Amino acid sequence: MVTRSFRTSHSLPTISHVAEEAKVSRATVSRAFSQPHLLSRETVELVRAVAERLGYVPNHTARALSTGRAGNIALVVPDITNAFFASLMRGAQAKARDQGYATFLGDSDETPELEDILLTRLSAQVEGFILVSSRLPKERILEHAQRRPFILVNRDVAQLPRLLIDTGPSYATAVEHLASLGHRSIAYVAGPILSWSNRQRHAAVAKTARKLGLSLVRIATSRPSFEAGLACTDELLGAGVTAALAFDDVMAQGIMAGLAGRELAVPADFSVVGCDGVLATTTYPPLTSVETRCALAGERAVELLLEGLQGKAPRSRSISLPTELVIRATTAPPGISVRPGANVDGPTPSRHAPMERT
Amino acid sequence: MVTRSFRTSHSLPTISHVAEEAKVSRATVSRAFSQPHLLSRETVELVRAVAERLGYVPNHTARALSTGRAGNIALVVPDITNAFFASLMRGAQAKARDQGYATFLGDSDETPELEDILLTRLSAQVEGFILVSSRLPKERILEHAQRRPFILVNRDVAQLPRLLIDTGPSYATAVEHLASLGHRSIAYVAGPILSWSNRQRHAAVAKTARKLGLSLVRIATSRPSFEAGLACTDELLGAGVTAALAFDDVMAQGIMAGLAGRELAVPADFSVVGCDGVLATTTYPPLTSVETRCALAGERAVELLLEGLQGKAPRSRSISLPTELVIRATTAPPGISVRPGANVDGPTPSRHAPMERT
DNA sequence: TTGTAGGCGTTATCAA
DNA sequence: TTGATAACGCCTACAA
Repeated sequence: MVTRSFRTSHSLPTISHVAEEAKVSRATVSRAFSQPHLLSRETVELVRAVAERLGYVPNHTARALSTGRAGNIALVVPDITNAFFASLMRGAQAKARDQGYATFLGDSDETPELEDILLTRLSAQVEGFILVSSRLPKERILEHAQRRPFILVNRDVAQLPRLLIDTGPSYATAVEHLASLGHRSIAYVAGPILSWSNRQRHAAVAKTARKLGLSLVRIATSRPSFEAGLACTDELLGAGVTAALAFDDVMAQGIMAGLAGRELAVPADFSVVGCDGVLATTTYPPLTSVETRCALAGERAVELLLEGLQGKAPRSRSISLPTELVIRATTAPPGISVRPGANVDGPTPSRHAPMERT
Repeated sequence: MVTRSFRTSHSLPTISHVAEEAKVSRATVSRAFSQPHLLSRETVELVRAVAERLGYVPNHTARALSTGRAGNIALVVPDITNAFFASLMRGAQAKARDQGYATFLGDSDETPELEDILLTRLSAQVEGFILVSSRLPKERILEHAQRRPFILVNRDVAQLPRLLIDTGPSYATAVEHLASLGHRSIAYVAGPILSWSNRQRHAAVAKTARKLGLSLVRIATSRPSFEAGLACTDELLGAGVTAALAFDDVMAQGIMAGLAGRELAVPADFSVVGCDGVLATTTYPPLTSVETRCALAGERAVELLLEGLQGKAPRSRSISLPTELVIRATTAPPGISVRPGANVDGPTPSRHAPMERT
């Protein structure tokens, strides 16, 4: 036998085979599956029996081409491995499946270029897009949105329906929380510059810090990753602050690891706040974090998209999802004052300093 | 203006539009994209320029109907939010995209039922499947595999091509490592009972423990999650062991949190070993773990699938991916002996005991 | 209630 | 090198 790849391709039975065998027209076979109420009970049963015997299943691709409805949606995110996006995708995919839709997955690797390729490539097979934390310029998003319905998540383009996870107020609360603990000098460890969420969070922190008379340092990073959080620890300590608000939980975790590696205890020596709530309970000590219910956001986004697809009620163009600061165990009054330049000579993970709580 | 759902004006330009605009036939436009070498350089450039201007992209659904090739694959995993699967998906999706394939995403939520639904639903629009850590019975997998090509990951069904991440030897090494440190009584914290990986790991641990004369306790859990790891801490401590090999990093992290909450230091009081290497560097202290290069596994799986699809060389039916035990900072000689029943009265996360190394 | 005929967007075959 | 034309499998007016 010649090895011919495993495409043991047997041509599947088509609507014509069934029609011939059942001695009805192809239209009747079609109706027996898509509009059975238009047919007599007997005909439906006959056709289905024949189809069953022949092993016929309606061809989804052909149906999609004919009706224009693919029964698919696409979910495009900057990074699947980020727990926030993973949770969101999980919620979205489950909801879509419940509604009979299949979901394409797109990981843009945080780059606008790949995002653009994915959006283009997928547009013909998909009824609509859920575009999460897009790094694309507004104009380009609008161009894509001209081709297919879009729901934006965490990106604020006035012309398009969007779901905005409103972390601003919670970041403001977090700053107030730190201030009330006695912190006077804090840092915001920034996320991607192209991220709407990052701008919102930074703005909220800056405004509140100003209001309360706190000094604020902004620390730039390459990418919202554990490594980036870890890598900015020196800069953080050098800045002479006593607390950091990170762009997200992943970075917060990196910062905590960096601090631990420098024998600094959290929260006794340094306070840390994260965002998303995806990792918050898995760190030790548990992370004080802005909770976002990201899985729910994924579900809501799918609901919005499918409602629009089915031409339901006029949906609101911008939906805001509230968040909440959950205070766990990484924030406390500034303890040992961190002197600029101290303890910044690299990781020494041999010993974990004891940490006190309140 | 009446709000009529946003389906309005979302019709994409077709091959005919481009043909008309470029004053060539539709066949020529088609060739400009699929068989450019059959056309003159000028024609190709002209057509592509016009297409670009009009925003034309070949419709994959129509192409699929005509050629029988959908240009899509599906990736089905038990849990997107598990970092191991997320990394694997990331690698797979990127590779598929590079090869011009789009990827459907399926999350089975660790249940055979949902897995079955996804496989059925997706089969019509997909050229092949990558099924990761399937929880489905062998017979059912084979039925699905009759319709479409399958690549199995971490599931050993003799009739199907499969990619097996070979963690057995590394788990054996891990047990030897613990034994050499002086541990005499260890635990294996198990993963899903339907998981091939779990069986492989448990078998390797059991065999090696027996060989070295170590006493081994197997601890069952509900699901490979942080919470499950956390929840089994009491049982772990009650078992009187001095070290635990967890099914994966996520559970190991849960165990570490549980230990920390009971004022036990890792590795001074208790040693922990994980698996996957996805979280290993993000814990504190860094986790000793069996590294799996999961992103690479995703890429390899896609390569295998696409090779089969294109009828290339007869691929080997079973490919084994080696792993490696990476010793970091969570394993040390058994320090304070853990007395059964001690320190098991719930979390008291107020203080993190200092930990020693070596 | 059922059949006829045309179309969905592409590719493949055969000519030119 | 390019152009007609016929599939691909299904859906859906329109007719009967």
